Amino acid sequence: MPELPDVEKVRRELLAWLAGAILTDVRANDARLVRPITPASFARRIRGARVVDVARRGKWLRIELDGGARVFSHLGMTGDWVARELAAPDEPHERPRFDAVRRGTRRSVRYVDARRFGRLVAARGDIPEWTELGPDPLADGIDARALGAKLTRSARPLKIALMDQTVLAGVGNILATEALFRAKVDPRTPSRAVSPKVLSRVTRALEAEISRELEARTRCGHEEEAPSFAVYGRAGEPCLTCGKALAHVVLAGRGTTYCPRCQR
DNA sequence: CTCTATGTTTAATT
DNA sequence: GAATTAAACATAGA
Repeated sequence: MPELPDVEKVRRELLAWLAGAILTDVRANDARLVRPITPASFARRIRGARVVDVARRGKWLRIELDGGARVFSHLGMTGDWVARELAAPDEPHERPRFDAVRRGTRRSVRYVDARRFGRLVAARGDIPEWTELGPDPLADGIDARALGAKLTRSARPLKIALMDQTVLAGVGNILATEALFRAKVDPRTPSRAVSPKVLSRVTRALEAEISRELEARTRCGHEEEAPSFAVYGRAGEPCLTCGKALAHVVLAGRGTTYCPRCQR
């Protein structure tokens, strides 16, 4: 579920559900998710506070509370936030949840995560995972010159460099795969071999792909629309541009699909 | 049963 | 040391 467009959609939902609300109860019954502190300690730090804002940087969410506390949320591979009616007091709370009340309206906002690769962090300042992120392509735009400077420092494949969260925050396997197809650039190209011309194509492709995916998730409000991809998940199938079978390689442990004819 | 999966951190290797 | 890659994490679905 989570790359920049997915996380941005979750941010907007959380904002709508929680802005101005008071966290009347917090349950975080998942030691793995809140490690290294305990669920009880996590709940103690934020229970009773009022939600002021929900921010996003890359794939990280930051729920800001009055009094200075902050909750950071990373969705890992399968994490998501969902809204439910407030549970009955005796309902088992197998999943982390924030029970919130605002102007008499009660809501329970819950974190679900099948694989539990995600994390919840309660802190008072910003955490290193947040401050060490590179520029966010949606919030900050992509500065082609700054990006180029970072790319020249490494020989690793371009796709892997784009997924480095200190290079650009929020670009994951799908965005990188789709953007490189859109830019007609081989994902294996050594990062430092990228010319200014190619760099500008990649920059525009990333921006276009981010807005396309964000739009697909925002359209029709609540209606879940599975975004379709030109190459991701289509290995062996014909390229939509030239018809040649799409190739699949593994780069730094991540599956990578590309068109051997169009992307050079 | 085997393989793969939208991510990150840590260990191992070059 | 620095750069890069593999392994590990836990679960669902094809």
